[in-house]
Amino acid sequence: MAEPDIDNPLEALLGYQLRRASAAFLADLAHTLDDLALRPTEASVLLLIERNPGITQSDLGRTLGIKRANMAPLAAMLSARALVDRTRPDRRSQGLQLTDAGEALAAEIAARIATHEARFLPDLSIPERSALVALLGRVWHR
Amino acid sequence: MAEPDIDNPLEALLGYQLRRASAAFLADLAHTLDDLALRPTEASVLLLIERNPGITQSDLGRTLGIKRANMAPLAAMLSARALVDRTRPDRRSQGLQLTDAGEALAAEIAARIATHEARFLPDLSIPERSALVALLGRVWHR
DNA sequence: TATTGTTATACTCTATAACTATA
DNA sequence: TATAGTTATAGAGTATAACAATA
Repeated sequence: MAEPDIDNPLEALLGYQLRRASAAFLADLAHTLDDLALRPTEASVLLLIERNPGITQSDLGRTLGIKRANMAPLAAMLSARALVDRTRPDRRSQGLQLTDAGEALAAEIAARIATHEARFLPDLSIPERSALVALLGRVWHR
Repeated sequence: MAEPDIDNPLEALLGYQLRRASAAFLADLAHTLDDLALRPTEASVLLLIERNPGITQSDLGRTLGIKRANMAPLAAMLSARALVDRTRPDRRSQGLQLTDAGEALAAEIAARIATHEARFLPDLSIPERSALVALLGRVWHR
């Protein structure tokens, strides 16, 4: 009763499939991080700082596709929650690194993301999965 | 100067690649539809109505993953712009179909989406592209 | 002059809850 | 009882513009 014979012409479009797949991933990730009081964007920022201690907010934003203006309140909140410390390599820049609490949280995030990813992977071999990831990367790097 | 040696551990994640690729597609599509005063969501609704005249708002929403509550103002606006007509198969349902102006706009949308998609496709053969679309469909259909 | 960080603001899309009218 | 449509509201993410401080 919920699904009559509906013809969806969007199903053949790459953009549509990307959007639906991305939305499904994001919703599942948000649920996965729910009890950590972290949103997907915040989690991604923590993982990037972990691998690049001292990174500035601007470089962080450029790497993840987040504008400076949106990065500012995000970094301020992670700092207020004592997950990141701020140093000043410059007198105009903010170098970010994880606190001990931030490190612990980043480890937990990484573990949860691993199972989250596995939950969504179709029956793909490792090389097939790598090929898919590389292919998607080529789609938007330009 | 904008890209030092930053290590991005997210690049190996399918969810991250999906999100970036999807965002790039969506932004390009929004720009493509800009002068038609249509947002991507509205354009997708028009294309679905075109292929399924008389479809109800609820079925539309179920097919595209848009909640009834968000579908209502969307349909009301398309109706106010005289792009869709509403009939009543039921006394509680709204059957939607395109007006002549809606049909003309749908044709223009379809043409623009075709070039928009082509702009983003990496060097893939037709079967490779189909395989990618099918694979993404399997990711979120569950 | 260009860049960093910041604030304010608006837009798009999504989510929930509550309500009515009808099946 | 369940479903269709509606309204109100909130949240997350993103966008632009403008500003002060610094390089």
